[in-house]
Amino acid sequence: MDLTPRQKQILRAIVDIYVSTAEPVGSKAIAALPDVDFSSATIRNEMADLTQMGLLEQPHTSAGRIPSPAGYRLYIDELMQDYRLSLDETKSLHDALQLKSQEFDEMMSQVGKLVSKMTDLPAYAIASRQNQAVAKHFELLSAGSGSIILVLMLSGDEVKNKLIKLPVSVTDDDLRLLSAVLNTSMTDLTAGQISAELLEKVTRSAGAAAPLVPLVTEFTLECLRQQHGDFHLAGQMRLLNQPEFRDVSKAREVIESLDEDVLTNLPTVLPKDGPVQFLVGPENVAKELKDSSVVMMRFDIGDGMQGTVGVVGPTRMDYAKITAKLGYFAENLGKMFQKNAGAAAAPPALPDGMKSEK
Amino acid sequence: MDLTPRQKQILRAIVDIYVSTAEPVGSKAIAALPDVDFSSATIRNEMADLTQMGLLEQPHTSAGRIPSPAGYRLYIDELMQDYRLSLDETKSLHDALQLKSQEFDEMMSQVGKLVSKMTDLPAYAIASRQNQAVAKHFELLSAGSGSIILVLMLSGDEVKNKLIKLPVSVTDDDLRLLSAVLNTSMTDLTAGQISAELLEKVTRSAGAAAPLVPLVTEFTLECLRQQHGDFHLAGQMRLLNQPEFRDVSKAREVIESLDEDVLTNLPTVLPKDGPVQFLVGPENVAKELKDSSVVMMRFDIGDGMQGTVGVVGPTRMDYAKITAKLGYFAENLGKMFQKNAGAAAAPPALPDGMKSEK
DNA sequence: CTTAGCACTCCAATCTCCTGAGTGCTAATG
DNA sequence: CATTAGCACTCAGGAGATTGGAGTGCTAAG
Repeated sequence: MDLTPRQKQILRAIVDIYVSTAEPVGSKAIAALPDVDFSSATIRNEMADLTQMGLLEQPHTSAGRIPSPAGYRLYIDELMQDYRLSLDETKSLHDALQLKSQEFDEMMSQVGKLVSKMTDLPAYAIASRQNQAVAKHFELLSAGSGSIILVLMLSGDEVKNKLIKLPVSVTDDDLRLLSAVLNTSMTDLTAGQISAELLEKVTRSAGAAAPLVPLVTEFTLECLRQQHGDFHLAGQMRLLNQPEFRDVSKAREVIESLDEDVLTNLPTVLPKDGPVQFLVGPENVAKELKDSSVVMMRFDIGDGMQGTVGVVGPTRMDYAKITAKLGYFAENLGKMFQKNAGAAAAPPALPDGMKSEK
Repeated sequence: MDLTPRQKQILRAIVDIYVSTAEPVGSKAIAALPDVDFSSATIRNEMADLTQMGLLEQPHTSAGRIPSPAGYRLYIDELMQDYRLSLDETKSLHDALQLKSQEFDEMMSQVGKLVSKMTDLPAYAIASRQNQAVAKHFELLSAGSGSIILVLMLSGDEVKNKLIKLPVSVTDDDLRLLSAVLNTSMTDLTAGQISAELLEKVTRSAGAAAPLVPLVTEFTLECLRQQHGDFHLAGQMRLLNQPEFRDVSKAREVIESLDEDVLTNLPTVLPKDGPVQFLVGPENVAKELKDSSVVMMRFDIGDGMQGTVGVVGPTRMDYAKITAKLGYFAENLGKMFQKNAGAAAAPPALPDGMKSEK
């Protein structure tokens, strides 16, 4: 079912116009385009064919045509023309990209808000580890009054800490022993490699500090297993700007489905052949999103971390423009994170341990 | 302008009915109530008086009455009857209150979501320090490859950490010196008490580690100044369940105004005479909220921290029920936080080699 | 003071009508 | 034989017009 060049031209025109007007596109509107030199009647014939092929739909007999999901897909894969960001747009993207925070999660959250703002659609951002995390170093600090602080350094310059109230009283020597045991036995192992036997062995070697072991190891395992960083969702209500969601109940359905479960489980399904990827309408697994599209983008953060940013909107979205904008982010976000993370030489931008916890 | 008992009864009835139906209340509806034994004509007269006094409003001549903001205020202050939570409600509140996480911010976020879910309205949660924070202890750990980790223990059992890439190479001895200097000079001081002179003195005493000082102190000050924990907002879209926001543009206006700035600045205006407090319609400072009400509740977290949870909705909300539910949270959240914070002491780990549950 | 009764008001729901955009088909054209 | 002009037909959506009913305010009687 290959399309003739003219059919492609028409399909592309219909998507382009529909995306910007949100109104079904009629044959006349296309005939009026500058580079179209065939009549509206011809276009009507072609549109009938395209409808036949399932690439277009007709809301009702006397209305124009709108692209079907298959039409969008074809458009994205073959027809879409690169959108060149204007100078203004590039500038505003550039300016916005000056992330303020140096805290990692905070930065991801800002990225989500940013993308949402720049696309005027809901957006999400999430960081995930590319590799299994391992512990690099354990440190036990006494914090007075029967409690200690466990500082856990992970691969990829992550640092976690936890305040532990002591179940039994232990001496400084006990702590030193435990610390040594942990650092010899538990480092450089992934969560999967830490066996019950190993834990038992550690407990046996820990002497008087043995009661502490489960507290420490449980927290450690929790940290190692945590594959994803916090999930950040921003600008849900921007969906209301879209005419297809003028009906509140539809908007609610979609907005409510935008949670961590749905969105983190989406990406993995995809082939990986570019920084920007698309899920159009029914291609989405979640049925609440069957009339919506997701455009997502991955970028490299360094330190074995990978970021994912996505945008959710009606199937009728400006794929070309969004692709261009996400592409810009894809190129520059990595640098941004590196810069903030490695900037010890430049005073204001301090390096960063990951989370601070209480 | 004291009301007669009958007027009070009528006003209360109007609020109660309007809250549940969202329709203007007519004289007949009130006359039909079981404990009303005067006629609709009488009620009409009284309603005319109440309207005169500014406690009721009339959307148009031939419609029933709805409470004015002043009417709501009077209702809240004097007329509202305690709503007794049903057994089912209590149970579901109780069940929901089993916070999973032991991470502090995570818990606050859960509380926000919880309150939002239980009231079917947008909710926010935020923790703030009751007292100025001070540093209790500094610890510098070398993290290999030209970087160190600063572990900062604050008052109230807070612990923060930060990975610092070294701008110059320093020896272990240098670090020990710096650590000692910090622990003698910079502990037990609020952000305000840390003067430029003090910082200079510390730098001078730090020897070879001097270039590190600004990195450390800047982070420290940042931590000390931070008065509020993260701001958590949940369930914005629940606003769309309310009939007054069936019009998307109104909903957008309100939802968009629900940000940290607006909501953290709200509470401070209030008198403090109970755990649950109200801001009705125009009592809100922000003009976007002039047709909305905020109900908020503070609770004690311990460790010198205080939590605030609030709910945002149309002025027509079920103040009595929300008050009851927030009241329940107010009573029990404190305990909840204590329990989780001290969890290390209690359940999973028992002294004798008892294997902890997984 | 209370209430029955009545005239009056006005929203909102329903219906009808009409317009205009858009289609599909046919027949003419190069 | 692809293209196009022309035409009859369809249909969504907006503008009035109509109506029903809920609710009020006032008056006069109990």
